[in-house]
Formats: sequence, C-alpha cells, structure tokens
Amino acid sequence: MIDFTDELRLHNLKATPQRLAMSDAMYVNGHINIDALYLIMLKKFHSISLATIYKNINLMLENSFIQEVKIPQDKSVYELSKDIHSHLVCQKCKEVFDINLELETVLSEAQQQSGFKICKTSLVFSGICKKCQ
Amino acid sequence: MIDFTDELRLHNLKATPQRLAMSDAMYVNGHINIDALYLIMLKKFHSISLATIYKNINLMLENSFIQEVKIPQDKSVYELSKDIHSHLVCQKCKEVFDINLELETVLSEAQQQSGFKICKTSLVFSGICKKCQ
DNA sequence: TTATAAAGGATAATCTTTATCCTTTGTTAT
DNA sequence: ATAACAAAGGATAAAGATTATCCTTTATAA
Repeated sequence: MIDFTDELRLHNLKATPQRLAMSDAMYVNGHINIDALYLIMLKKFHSISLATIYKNINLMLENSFIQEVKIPQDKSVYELSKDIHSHLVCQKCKEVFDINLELETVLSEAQQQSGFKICKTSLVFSGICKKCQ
Repeated sequence: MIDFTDELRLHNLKATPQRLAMSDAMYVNGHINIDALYLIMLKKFHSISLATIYKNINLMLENSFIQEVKIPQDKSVYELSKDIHSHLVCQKCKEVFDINLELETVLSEAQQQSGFKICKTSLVFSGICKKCQ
C-alpha cells in the first residue's frame, strides 16, 4: 500500500486516514465510481459517512489531485491525476482503461475549424474489451 | 417551425404536441439541458410536468431519436440524432458546438493498442469560443 | 368513429448530492 | 513533545434530481 501523504500535501490537502484510503482505492482500482468507493471505504472505516466521500471527492477535484471521467450512459468515475490521456470503457464489464493517443493533429484541426482556444480534450471510446469479446 | 411528426413516428414515438415542441426546441437550440428545456416548454404548455420532460427524454434516448452529450464539469445536454460528430464546449458562454473531425486514424490506433472492439467515440473539447476570446 | 394503448399531469417516492452542526484530529509553531 | 487552531469527520437534515404511481386525456389504427 503506497503512502500518498506527501502527494496529498502537495495538493494542499491534509493527509487524513480517510483520504489516504481513498487515494489508495483509486490507485489500486484505477477508476472508481462513488458507490464502489463508498463500499471499499466502509470496510476500513466502519462508520464513515457518505458525506465524507463526497466532500473529499470535491476537494480533491478542486485541488486537481484527482480527475472526473464522464462515462456515456453510466456514472462518472474518478482517477488520480496523471499525464494527459484518453479512455476506453467496456460496455460489458464496465471497466475503464487508460490509453495514450496522439491527438495533436485532431486538436489543431478542431481549433482551426472552430476558432476555439482549446484547453482540454476529453475522449472516451466505448466498446468491448479484449477479455469480454 | 419544422414538423417532426414523421421523424418521431419513424422512431416509434407518438407525435404529441409536447414531443413536437421538445423536438423543435432541440432543433432550434442545437443542444439543450433539462432545465433550459423545461423553461422553454413551460412557455408553450403552462402546466407541463417536469416528469413529462424526463419521461420523453428517456424514451427519445431509448429510441435513438436524440443523443445525450456529457459535458465536463457541467450538466448533460441533448441533441437530435444526426451523423456522427464531435463537440466543442465554451467554458465561458457554455455554448456547445458540433464539429466534424476525421478520427479514423485515432480510432484504429486505439483499437490496435487496446484490443477493444470500439463501437462509439465520444470526443468533447473544452475551451473558449471565437466570440468569447 | 371507436377502442385501446400510450402519454400527460399531479404528486409522491426515491435516489443523489450538499449543507449544518458539533466533535475529533492533523498540522504548525512553540 | 505540546498546545492552538483551522480543518476534517460523522450524523443527519435539507436540497436537488430523477423516477414511479395513479388517474385522466389523447394519438393512432382498425
């Protein structure tokens, strides 16, 4: 179990046992939604409040310690912040995977066509993963 | 005001006045969220129920008459189904724009890297639109 | 024109998320 | 190590969003 104390403090978040456990759950699972996270947390903290989960998720988002990924026709999942990447979601097992893709070309084409100043790209593919095929 | 009667029936949806007005609102606005849609509908139907909006949105989604677009850090918007395309959202004025981009290369690269069978691509750029810069 | 399944409206019920309040705790400076 | 204090946690209420229910009305097909 990795210690996220320093990482939390770097993002101006106090390193409480609950936050350390949440960080670990996201690290271990990669991507996780609120319900699943709450269930995991309940195992370690018998009386943790769902409000604590929400409060921490929101603070961690505000401080960019984590990111939200909106999944088509499903609940959002959360992941520890890392280098920019895209996502794949399996419609069968619901698992979410990271993928690194070269999007410079598409992005500059989008900026040119639209006149937008783009600062964020959110790309999610839906399909069937290797295992589920 | 375009008549969506036939279009609705093609998707196995009865053409009620409420649904025709919802279709028109989406056609006129391009992309719209539940709250804005409800406000527009209230002008035409003084006593329309919010439940009617939700019921129809869900049926229209199930029958692929419309599509949901999940917007990062904001509420989902809905649009009439049309040819596959991507989206741009302005972080200032919140407007959502359609854009046609060539994604074959990126998609096949994603399939190759991951082993996924991809059947849907959801791409949303966030930034500042031409007008708001 | 009529019969019927489906849709609309009103409202209750059910999530989901946030706010409140008080107790406990992490952190910083002695 | 200790004390002080802002911040976090837990319990719970409140608010917000979505769905279910029930009865009346209506679109559609025969």
